[in-house]
Amino acid sequence: MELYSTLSRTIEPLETLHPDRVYLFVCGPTVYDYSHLGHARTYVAFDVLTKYLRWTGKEVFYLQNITDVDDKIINRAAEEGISQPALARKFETEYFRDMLALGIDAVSYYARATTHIPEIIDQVGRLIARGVAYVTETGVYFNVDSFERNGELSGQDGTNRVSRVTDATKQNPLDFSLWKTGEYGEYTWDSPWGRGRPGWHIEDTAISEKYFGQQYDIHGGGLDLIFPHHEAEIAQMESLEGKHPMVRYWLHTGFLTVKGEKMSKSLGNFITIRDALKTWNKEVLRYFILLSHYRSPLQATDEGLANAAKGLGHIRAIAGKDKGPDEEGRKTFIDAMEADLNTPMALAAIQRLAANGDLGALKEYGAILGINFLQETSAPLSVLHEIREELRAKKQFEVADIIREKMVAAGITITDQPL
RNA sequence: GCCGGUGUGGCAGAACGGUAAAUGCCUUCGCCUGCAAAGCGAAUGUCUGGGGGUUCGACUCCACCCACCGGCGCCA
Repeated sequence: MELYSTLSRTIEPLETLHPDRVYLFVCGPTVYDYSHLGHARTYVAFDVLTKYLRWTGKEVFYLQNITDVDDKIINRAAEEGISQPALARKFETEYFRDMLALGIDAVSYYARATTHIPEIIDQVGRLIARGVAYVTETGVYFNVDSFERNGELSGQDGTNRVSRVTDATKQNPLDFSLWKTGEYGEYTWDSPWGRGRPGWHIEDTAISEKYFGQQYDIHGGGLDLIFPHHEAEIAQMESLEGKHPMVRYWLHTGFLTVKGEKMSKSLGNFITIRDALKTWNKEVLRYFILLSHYRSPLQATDEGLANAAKGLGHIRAIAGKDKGPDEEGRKTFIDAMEADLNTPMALAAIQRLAANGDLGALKEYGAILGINFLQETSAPLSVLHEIREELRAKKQFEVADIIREKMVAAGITITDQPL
């Protein structure tokens, strides 16, 4: 398989550190609010990547962190008058619920920041011992000047920037926080540098080091994390013992946009996953997301979702009886997936497989994409269909048409047989 | 300002430098149908943001320009 890595800005063949095993880390959510379709886009992409790799026989350890200690959580908990842990647990649960509702179930292990405080403190301590981090009255900071490869991921070397996070005790305004001393409510811990809480970037490297070691295969996340978050992760991890590269494949998903703008909480143009699921089922949402390449921007519109729903319905409608394997169609699908997870092309192959009646492939590949391409029938619906057919046979069209109207309104596809 | 990304038919969105630029939706016509829908068949439609370069040949490579989007130290 080939993947585009932000680090090299090229498509490279996937060569893992251990043959047949893939260590994948994806930045998880900050659990202070409901997740929206932008998050869905990213997590569907990595869900499919993982399922595909597993389908090819790889053993994938997919690790995802849960950021449950953060300014937003502190502020939101204060606003709502509940404890930080209570808020974090609530939205963590909601996150899992949304993910499962979207059929995202490939993650091997979720790791909370707050349950890895010892690992975080240990890593910060080692960075200080290394001489790349220093202690001030306000906390512990990473000295970006100590890291010669600073900026290699984002192409930004820092010379033209000014940090928005001002702290008089920092040696360089661009130095970032590893530990913030102070009292932050429930989420405050003792450390060799005083009571406080972790900085943002350190949880990921502490967690990934614990489960993967200092080097692993793939790190994923949204495009917006490249700088500064992933840049900081590289600096932290590679400064521990100088192992380079921390990860070879940096995968970043493109933004879901609304009227050309990034969907985000701050712009207020977001649609939560659960709201979207009120109108569209999970398979339509997945189909819609996979209809574009994971690195491309994707426009979220009702029209686009409606098209996806129709397209998926079309596949299901034409996939009639099994006509055996369509080798060419299968090859097209696999080639597409191999080529940097080209799901739009893979779905074109699915169209073809459906048209050619390769139901085996539809079922198998549908499991990878998390979409059932075969027509679903349930007992109640079958009964309803039978009743309608009987009415039509007796030429009682008025009643039959009322049933049809109601079914269509409920989003149920009906297919009449000629009388 | 610096860095990064995107720009393909009405819409969404693909294309190892090489036959007619996938696929789906939409539109039109025909078949089918109790009437529709679905399905089937057919048709219209882009010469790929712009003007250059490299090449026998470029959506695809190079430089530049334009437009839009994003990041710039706690956004997936």
